[in-house]
Amino acid sequence: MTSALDQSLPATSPSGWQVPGSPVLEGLEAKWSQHWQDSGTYAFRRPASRDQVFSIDTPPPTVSGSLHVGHVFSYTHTDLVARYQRMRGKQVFYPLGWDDNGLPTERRVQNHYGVRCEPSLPYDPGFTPPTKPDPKRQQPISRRNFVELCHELTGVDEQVFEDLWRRVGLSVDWDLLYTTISPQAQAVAQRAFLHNHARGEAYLSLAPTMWDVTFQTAVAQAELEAREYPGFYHSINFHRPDGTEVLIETTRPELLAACGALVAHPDDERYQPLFGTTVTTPVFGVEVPVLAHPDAEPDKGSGIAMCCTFGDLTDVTWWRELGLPTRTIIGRDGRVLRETPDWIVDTAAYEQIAGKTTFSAREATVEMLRERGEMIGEPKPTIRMTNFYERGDKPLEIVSTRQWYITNGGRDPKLRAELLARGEELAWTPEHMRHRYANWVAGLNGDWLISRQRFFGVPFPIWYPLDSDGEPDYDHPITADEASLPVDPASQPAPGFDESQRGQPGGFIGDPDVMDTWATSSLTPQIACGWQTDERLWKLTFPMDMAPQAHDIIRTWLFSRVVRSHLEEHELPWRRATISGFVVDPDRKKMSKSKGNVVVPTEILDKFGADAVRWRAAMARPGMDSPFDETQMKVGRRLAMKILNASKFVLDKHFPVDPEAIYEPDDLAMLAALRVVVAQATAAFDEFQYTDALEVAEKFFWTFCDDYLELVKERSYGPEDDPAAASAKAALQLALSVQLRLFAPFMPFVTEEVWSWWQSGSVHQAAWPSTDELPTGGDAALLDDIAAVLMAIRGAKSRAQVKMRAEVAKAVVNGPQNALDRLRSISKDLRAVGRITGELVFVPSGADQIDVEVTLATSEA
RNA sequence: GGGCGCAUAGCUCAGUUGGUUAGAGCAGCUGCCUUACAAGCAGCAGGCCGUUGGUUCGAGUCCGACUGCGCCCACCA
Repeated sequence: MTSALDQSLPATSPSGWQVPGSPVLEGLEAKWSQHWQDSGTYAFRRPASRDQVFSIDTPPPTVSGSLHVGHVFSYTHTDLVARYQRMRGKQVFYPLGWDDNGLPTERRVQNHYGVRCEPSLPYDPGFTPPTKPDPKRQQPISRRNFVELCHELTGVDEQVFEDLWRRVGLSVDWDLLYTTISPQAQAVAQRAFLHNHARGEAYLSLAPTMWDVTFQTAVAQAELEAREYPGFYHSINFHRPDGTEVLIETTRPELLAACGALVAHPDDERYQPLFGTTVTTPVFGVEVPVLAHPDAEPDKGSGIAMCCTFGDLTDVTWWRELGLPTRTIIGRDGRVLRETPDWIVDTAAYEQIAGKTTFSAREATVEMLRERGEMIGEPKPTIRMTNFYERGDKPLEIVSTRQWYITNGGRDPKLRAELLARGEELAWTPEHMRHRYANWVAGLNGDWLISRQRFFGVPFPIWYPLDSDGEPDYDHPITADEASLPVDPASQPAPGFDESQRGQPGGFIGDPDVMDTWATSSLTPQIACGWQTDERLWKLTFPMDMAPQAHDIIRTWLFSRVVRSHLEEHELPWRRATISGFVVDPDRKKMSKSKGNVVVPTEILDKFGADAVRWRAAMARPGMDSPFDETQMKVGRRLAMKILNASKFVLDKHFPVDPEAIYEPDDLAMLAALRVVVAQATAAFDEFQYTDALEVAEKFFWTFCDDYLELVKERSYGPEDDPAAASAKAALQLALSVQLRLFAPFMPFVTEEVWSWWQSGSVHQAAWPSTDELPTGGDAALLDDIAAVLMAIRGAKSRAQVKMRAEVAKAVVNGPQNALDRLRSISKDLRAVGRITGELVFVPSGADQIDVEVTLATSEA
């Protein structure tokens, strides 16, 4: 391992301080992240009471995805607060989890290994994945083999993620690491589900659900994404008994065979005569009623629509409210059912579409319509918005399936009102993000569908008894004993049954589904805080203090945790939600893999270093999107370098001096200004406004370097027994100590490095600076006076294009009397910094600003 | 269509409860090797504060309208 210390010979000062000859940033990350790990710097140590804890519900990253620079920013935002709270003396409960269960992992495994899960296959203990994965011809493997691959790949992915977070310098306690597929997390998810079930909040329902035909699973409202999708309007004729035609328009003619009615608006005079009569569908010859419903829009298409089970959510409404028959023709694989349904009259026509994909079925249906002259004109192209599963690439179908739901207020006004009230009760940073929550909750249109017809996830702790015919009794599910969790109903028999009774009449079957990953991650506070397993920890950490996340998951993760906690604990899971913005590309578009505008974090970390990247992250205020710009990273790196070099100056060749030695007016003035900075930074952090804390510290630091440090440089070089030199040294050391601690949350590596030169212990366990540490009695205004004088002298030299060391023959300082009095008291330092060899006079003027007439010693320019 | 946010220097952003001449960093320009730092330092220049009405002695700031941009939601006949 290389480190800054190894790269140059340390100079040992009279104090024993170890200041390197030429400090560098390279190597600090590896050195200190290892050191922190070895020393348990960020370990949570249980204190006596809740008020000594600051607990954070860190988002568990989806390990099957990739981390981009936006993640680095938002996780840094959390770490800034964590580090601040730790320095304020809190025991920071800062766990991190990996969200490794669920469909995203399965999808990654499928693509990575070129396999797919085929539950009917037997386990192959000697299975090895294909050497050359062919994503188009995925090899079918057993469920157990598939799950093994999921574990294998997430293990690899998680190591990559951990390495990145260590490199960024997150001060998480890695001993608290959890994963959402772990037995512990599964037990929590199953236990919480059983509680919901016992209270009637979790229920099984056979209903139309949004269905992804690629992944062959139901998906929840929160996972939907509306996208533009090209389609065609088709005008087709239905027929009244007397042969007259009724024209409808549809973008989904392939669903003609699933048509159960025509629907028009009750006030639509064109169709009022038809209400209560029947018409016959073209091609399939099915007699369907013409009905009225207020959701029909007279100006859409021909004003009368065919209602199919199911083309869209409006169809579901009509089907439910008009009591229409369920005429399903699309199967779970997205293909038209092979068996001809009993309502079809022209069975030969149905055979033309049976087994086809929706796309092929559409072509076949249109062809038949054409042949029979029932298509009017050509299909007209249109772009419509269609619901997709956010990770899928085919439009969702609506299929009637039996699924588990958890109540979330989507169908219960009372619960909805309670959950809206929770949103009001929660503190939000930034404040306006509470609207997004309220907006989402108010717009829910159904309960939370948590079951997925997938394999890598938490199984439902549920079995169903089989009757004497071997049919499952879904109305009387058998629940697992809480003491037995986690359970797998696929391999463990139901309580009171023997494994031999599985699938037998009078026996049982296990629930085949798994919970969606959000159903588990909605319980991260419960998983992390030891819910019902570690009561002491639970009391110390829950409700948590802070829930950080980016604004895109307010509707999912944030809301779902509120639901679970509200149902289980009747309180919020945390006191405050903090929301980070996105890193967007320079055109302010969201970064996404498909757009190819994603910035890989390791590249910028390599290029600028973690402290610089963190600095840039800290400059993005809560909730604010910020465009990615490499030039900004350079500024952070410059600050890190400056901290290194300024610290070297303060500590090099100097000996430690007690703060009692500080008496010079400019030393006291600088510290008085720093007092204000400390107060401001503290107030800002208390409000979670880390950017403001950084800005005041940074602004002061540059003034400290450019003005104060230059001003006292010469004096500080004085001999050990010179009180004036001692005053400067003590002030420099005190100011450095305070500033290193102000910067520690932002730049953990460089501040720790410098701290190690002259202090014992970690700066990250040091106390956050207090105004009490800084002497009173200084006049901060003097610092501004000094800046004005320096600016005038430097300006004169710059205009004359001479070096800054050029001597000044005469300087006349004009200004208000009180400022002149202050400046007179530090004449010696002023002469030194300005190289004033001749006269330095102070002349009171009426102006309230300081002005200096400068006469340079030589005038060769 | 509903909600939220944003609009200030070429770029990224500050601008407290309304109060002198609107600030910073980056980029640009002019200089300077200065014993912590040339990956540095000093200086200079750069603005109809989106448009438009109002409130006020006074508006970047408060109110209304408009325009543009972004995000979330809704939108499948």
